[in-house]
Amino acid sequence: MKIASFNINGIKARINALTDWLAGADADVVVLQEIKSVDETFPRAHFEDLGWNIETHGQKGFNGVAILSKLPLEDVIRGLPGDDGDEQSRYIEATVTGAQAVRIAGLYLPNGNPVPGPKYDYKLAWTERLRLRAQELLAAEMPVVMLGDFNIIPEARDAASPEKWREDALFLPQSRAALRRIVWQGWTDAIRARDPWSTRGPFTFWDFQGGAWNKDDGIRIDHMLLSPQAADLLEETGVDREARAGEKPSDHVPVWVRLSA
DNA sequence: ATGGTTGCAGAGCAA
Repeated sequence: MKIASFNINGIKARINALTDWLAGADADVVVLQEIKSVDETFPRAHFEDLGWNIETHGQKGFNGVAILSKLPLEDVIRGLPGDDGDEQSRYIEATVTGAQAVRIAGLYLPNGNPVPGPKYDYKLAWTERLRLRAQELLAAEMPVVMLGDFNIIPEARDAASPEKWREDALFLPQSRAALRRIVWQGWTDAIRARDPWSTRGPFTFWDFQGGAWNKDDGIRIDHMLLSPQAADLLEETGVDREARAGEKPSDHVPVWVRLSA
């Protein structure tokens, strides 16, 4: 089972880029972030015609997540549990069953800038809620893949120019500690685990501004965390870097894991 | 150096 995550930064603007990538990726499950669309205007028929089952959790203008799957999507949860008053659409869960059942949690963690301020407070609170949900998912003792745009740079080696991010919500010590608090529950950072000694990247995001892509001034903020039962099944991971050089690209590229499931 | 670019939506915000 190949499971991917792609922050597409607008489904309407990226329908061709996403369709082209899907055609070559051979993925079974794809979580999307920043669809920037309500459920009613998501181009559902376009992807259904290509053989995808679709579950969306949209929002007008901003945010919005979705799951595409070749296999049926079961037991769908929309929204991160723990705050019924949270209006932002950043989280969706579903179960996909191949050779065995895998729980998929697709997420778009808040950016948090500017710091300090209410947006950073929301980021930290949201990450703490994610930690509580992650603990519940681990307790199920099943293969779980929690993946998406975490908007956190784990370490200095995950940025081409870490000094530029020192004061940024994506790299502040509190942000990185909040992510570690989740990872240390027992999750495997799949990209890092398959390339543990890398001193640079791999990067998953290059800003539209300042020619970041041409300078390879990237960061690693799209992550895939595997429960122990999923890590046992890990076969391969990848970062589809070439997508950033395509026609009308997103500022993120797809990341993926292949499990023997 | 307080810029720079993009998407959604149709002005200004979010990233």
